[in-house]
Amino acid sequence: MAIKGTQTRRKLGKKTVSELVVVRLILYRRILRDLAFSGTRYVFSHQLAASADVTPEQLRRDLMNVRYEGSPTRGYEVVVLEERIGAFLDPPTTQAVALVGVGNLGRALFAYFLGRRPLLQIVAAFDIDPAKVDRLLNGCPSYHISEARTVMRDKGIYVAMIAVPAAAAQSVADTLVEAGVRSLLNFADVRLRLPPDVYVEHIDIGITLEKVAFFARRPAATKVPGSP
Amino acid sequence: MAIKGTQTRRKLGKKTVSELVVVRLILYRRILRDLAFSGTRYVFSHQLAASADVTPEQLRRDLMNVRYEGSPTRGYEVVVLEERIGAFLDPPTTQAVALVGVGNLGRALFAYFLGRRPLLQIVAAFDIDPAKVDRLLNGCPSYHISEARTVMRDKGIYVAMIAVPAAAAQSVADTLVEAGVRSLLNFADVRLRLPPDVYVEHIDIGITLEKVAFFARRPAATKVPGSP
DNA sequence: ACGAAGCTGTGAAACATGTAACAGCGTTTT
DNA sequence: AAAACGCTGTTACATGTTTCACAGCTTCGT
Ligand SMILES: NC(=O)c1ccc[n+]([C@@H]2O[C@H](COP(=O)([O-])OP(=O)(O)OC[C@H]3O[C@@H](n4cnc5c(N)ncnc54)[C@H](O)[C@@H]3O)[C@@H](O)[C@H]2O)c1
Ligand SMILES: NC(=O)c1ccc[n+]([C@@H]2O[C@H](COP(=O)([O-])OP(=O)(O)OC[C@H]3O[C@@H](n4cnc5c(N)ncnc54)[C@H](O)[C@@H]3O)[C@@H](O)[C@H]2O)c1
Repeated sequence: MAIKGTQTRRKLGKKTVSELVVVRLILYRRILRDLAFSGTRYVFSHQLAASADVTPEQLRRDLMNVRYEGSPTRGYEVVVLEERIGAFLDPPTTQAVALVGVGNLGRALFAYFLGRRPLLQIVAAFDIDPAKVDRLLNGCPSYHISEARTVMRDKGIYVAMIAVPAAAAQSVADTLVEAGVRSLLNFADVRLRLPPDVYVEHIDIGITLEKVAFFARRPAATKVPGSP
Repeated sequence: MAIKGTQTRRKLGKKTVSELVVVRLILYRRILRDLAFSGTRYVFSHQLAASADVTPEQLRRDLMNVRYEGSPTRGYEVVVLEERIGAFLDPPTTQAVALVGVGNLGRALFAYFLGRRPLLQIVAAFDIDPAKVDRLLNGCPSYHISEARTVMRDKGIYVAMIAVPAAAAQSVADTLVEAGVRSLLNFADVRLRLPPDVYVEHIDIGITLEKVAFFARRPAATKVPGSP
């Protein structure tokens, strides 16, 4: 329940699905979208697995969570599988997302999430800086953080991203949770402490870069395939 | 070898360390820095563990990788432990990092990595847009991507971050690897396919937000402590 | 029509990771 | 001075995740 080795699961029907499976399903779906777009009709597990950088066995196992069976001869029908994964992953309706902190990172995130993901839209921004509040950013209204409760309630927002300075992150998170947010994506480099029924994901770019740098100096740590 | 459930390890002396351990050590060190800064001299495993949102057992176990033993009565001496983790994690010398793609995200990353991490510095930026090339960004020179090989060699760069559009990411990655980069942090939403001796970490914000949204709608999936 | 080929789905084994339990040891208490 | 305490390091156990291995289809070639 910490840094995401083993963690939250969500019950679905009878079974329970781990975060890792969810992430991979999301990835598969994205690849399927691209395939569909490029006109591919059928795909085999080993092809899809290669694109996702996963073994075919794992892909097939992950797909067991979805109600769809491929044909041994044709493989999976791209659009059908995509649709099936969607049925598993997608919300019944569009989900509204809030973004808190309209600084360097916040603005980049705005730009990024603009057109895509019709089911997941940033519908409100928050900041504390008077200069950034009560305007329209890419067509999305920005509010002072003190209005969180009202806005969340009015717009039915349960998901938020936090992109404020580390020092402010915990207090912002508390405010958001009080305002009804149930699930958070935090970019500030502090570990948030929140009630256990709130889902929190940390994207800690600083730590990740340190990690990448660390593994850059390894004496070739990857598996060597047997040669005989 | 895939989405980071089970993965790369780095040999160190006799033992081998998993990515998850490395990430947690980095986190512990950051917390120790803050503690040292605030004047704390000693810390117990349960305190440090709480800040890192980890169990004390796990913390102690992680620390087994570092050559330092705490006192049962005082706990760990903050500055010593910090130093010891540093000895484990840090490069012998400052590590140079390149940033490829100076768009919305690239600029935000620049701002973020400016003052911090003296051991890890962005010393070169690359782009393909003539308007963004051959200038100074926050005191850091930017080059056309075609100069990658020369610049990497001259500056001894082995670590790079990729923040270019998805369509360009694979080709940029190939170029970088050819130019000598050994370890990559990729923000574009494509899974890079690279030789196995290159370390690649993906930060896929789109997928992560989808995941967070998914778990926002769970019927309270967290563990319930026994009640009798 | 039959066998070979090549894929899927899945039970069972192997592996990695996290959790619990405990032995040892300074410090404080009585 | 001895016993009790509370914390550390480590070993043993439990859980979660991936890999292996194989049975069952469906087509294709002969
Ligand atoms: N910029 C990056 O690439 C990057 C990378 C990794 C992590 N981060 C983290 O993301 C966070 C934001 O980074 P940034 O570069 O955008 O910083 P920034 O200073 O550019 O922006 C921070 C924004 O948050 C607002 N803010 C401050 N206190 C607030 C509060 N209490 N409530 C609401 N809004 C508040 C500020 O007004 C500002 O607009 C930081 O924690 C940083 O560590 C940023
Ligand atoms: N902006 C975000 O918050 C965000 C979030 C998640 C992921 N991403 C991903 O990060 C990447 C960059 O996002 P962005 O918003 O900064 O995009 P952007 O369009 O603002 O910037 C992309 C930059 O890359 C440069 N570029 C294009 N092709 C190149 C090449 N072959 N070599 C070198 N440079 C090249 C462009 O000139 C531009 O400066 C995208 O893949 C995006 O999906 C961005």
